[in-house]
Amino acid sequence: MESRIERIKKHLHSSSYKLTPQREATVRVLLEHEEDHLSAEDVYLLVKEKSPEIGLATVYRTLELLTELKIVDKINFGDGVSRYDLRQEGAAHFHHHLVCIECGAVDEIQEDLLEDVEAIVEKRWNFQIKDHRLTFHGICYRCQDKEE
Amino acid sequence: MESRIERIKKHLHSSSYKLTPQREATVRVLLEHEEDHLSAEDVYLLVKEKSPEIGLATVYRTLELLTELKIVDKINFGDGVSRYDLRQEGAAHFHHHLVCIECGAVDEIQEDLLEDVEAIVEKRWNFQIKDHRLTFHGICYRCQDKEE
DNA sequence: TTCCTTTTTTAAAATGATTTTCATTTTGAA
DNA sequence: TTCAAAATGAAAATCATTTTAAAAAAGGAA
Ligand SMILES: [Mn+2]
Ligand SMILES: [Mn+2]
Ligand SMILES: [Zn+2]
Ligand SMILES: [Zn+2]
Repeated sequence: MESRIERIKKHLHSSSYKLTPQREATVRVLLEHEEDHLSAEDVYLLVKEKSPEIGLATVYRTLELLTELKIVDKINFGDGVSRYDLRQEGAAHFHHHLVCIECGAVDEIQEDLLEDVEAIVEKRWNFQIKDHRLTFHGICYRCQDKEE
Repeated sequence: MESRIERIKKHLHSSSYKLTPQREATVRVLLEHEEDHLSAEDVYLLVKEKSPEIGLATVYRTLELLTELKIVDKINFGDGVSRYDLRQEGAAHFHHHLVCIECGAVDEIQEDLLEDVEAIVEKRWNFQIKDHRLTFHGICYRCQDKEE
């Protein structure tokens, strides 16, 4: 955890940004909720618990900065808010998501799975892929069990 | 074109909705811009050219209705507005997109390409896939030619 | 240290997309 | 033709996000 913060600090410095107390508090919240898909407001409320003086605009600015540095990925599941997801350290691409249309749960797929598809797209559409967003909408294992 | 409208009309009727003049005007604009990715405001301005009395709220309501009936797909490319994309008639899944990070162009991939990936996801994650969203971010063929 | 410039933060106001409200109009079945 | 339900338009409301402006913090140079 601490070493992860250290590396993020260096990452910021290498782009001449500072790891201010507010930024650190925000990053800690993200690290403590790796599995979640928090909105800016969600992050704000969590950061506020330990650093009550922080402002919402600062959280927005920090999330924007972390997105720019590819420390987090910004994603939109169609519910009107952007959500922020810590990127696995060293991951070349964003991971995938399973959104359940019954219960709203969001599960993650860390495996790449797209290597072949990307090879085809790069070749056939002559498109140089830098990143991707892949989300499946359907019924999660939990909701399937509930079905009659 | 006319037959496509007829089928959409039947589709609405089968869910006991009417194809009002405003809805028809909206659908026509979408049909005339199949390749584009129009925002609600874009649609509104285009509909207004032929039906100046229409209201923006009606366009929003119509797009929501068409989305619910899976006649259009709502998509978000991260620029703060939702965009609406006519679904290919009879298509089981939404098509894919190539977003150029240089010029902003959005190109389409109509081929499925995900059959194998979906088979793996259904089996390994026990997730019953109903639809998907796949977008690649990268450099389009036009911008590659322009490089250095 | 002290001074100075730059960066960052905060709270409040502004913005912009989307939704809701409500009075009015249109629709289609009886 | 009549009438209840559905749909519309204009305006207001809502909500996420961004901008503004003044104050605070950071950190390098003297
Ligand atoms: Mn995730
Ligand atoms: Mn498209
Ligand atoms: Zn579920
Ligand atoms: Zn391009």
